[in-house]
Amino acid sequence: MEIVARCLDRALAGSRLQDVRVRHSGCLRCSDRELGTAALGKRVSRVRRRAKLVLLELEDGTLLAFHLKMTGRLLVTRQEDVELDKHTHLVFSLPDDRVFLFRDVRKFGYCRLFATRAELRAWPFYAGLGPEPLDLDVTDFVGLFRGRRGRIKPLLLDQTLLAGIGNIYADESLHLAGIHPETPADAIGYEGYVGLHTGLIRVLQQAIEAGGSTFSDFVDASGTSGGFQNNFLVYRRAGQPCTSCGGGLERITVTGRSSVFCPVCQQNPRAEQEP
DNA sequence: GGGATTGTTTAAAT
DNA sequence: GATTTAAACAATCC
Repeated sequence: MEIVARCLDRALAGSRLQDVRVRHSGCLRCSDRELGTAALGKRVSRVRRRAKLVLLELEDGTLLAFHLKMTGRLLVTRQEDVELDKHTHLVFSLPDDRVFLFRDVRKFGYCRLFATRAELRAWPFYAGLGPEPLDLDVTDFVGLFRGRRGRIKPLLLDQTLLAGIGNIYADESLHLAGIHPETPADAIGYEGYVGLHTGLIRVLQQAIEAGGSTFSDFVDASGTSGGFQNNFLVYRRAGQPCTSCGGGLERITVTGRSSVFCPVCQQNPRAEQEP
């Protein structure tokens, strides 16, 4: 999402939204008319990211919040290059014969409209988001997990605790830190959290430098794939050798989420207690 | 046609 | 009430 937002900011900042075609209103959390009235004729002042949301800020303070979920894409392209398939749900016309598209094969994604920043902040989901991982120092990071008894993997994915971490970066950071995904949060010592904090920041920064992670759908606003999938240590690598020890990576399900880890490098303290 | 896919919400359990 | 876990949901692909 960071890559999408940066790329969109370059492409859209200063451009006026001239027209919009709503081809699938189900992706809107407002009426077609409301979107048109609120957005058309206004310039995009900037595009930024918060958690996994891409936020389009218009010149008068109006905001469009996009959640892309699994397969959503936001693209800016030339009018003549547009192929209007059945998955293209929103089409904004821009100056210079360009268009801004929202496309989503599985229709899990959505676009939500806010008149002001205060209205955005009043949205329960937004209000409940935890801090951005890259903004936290080690002390604050450790503090998040103090007194928690749940397993570490679902806690990492909990957007109200820590914002913006998905399945990829949860698994990758746990591997870098040598922590089993089912380890209870209160069984991880201070050094463990230092390693997890370091690993998480490293994996996020490297993924951003590589232009994001593409294994099926992800592309940035210009349609370019990411490169970080070539650096995956565990994600989607079940059965393949661990890059550290050479052993086979295993896949388990933790609270309904697929989790890949190395049983040698990431041992579960709970399992060790068995006789 | 069942299972996998993901992020989030809701409900139930502790 | 807070925390944790399970289940449900969205739609599509293989």
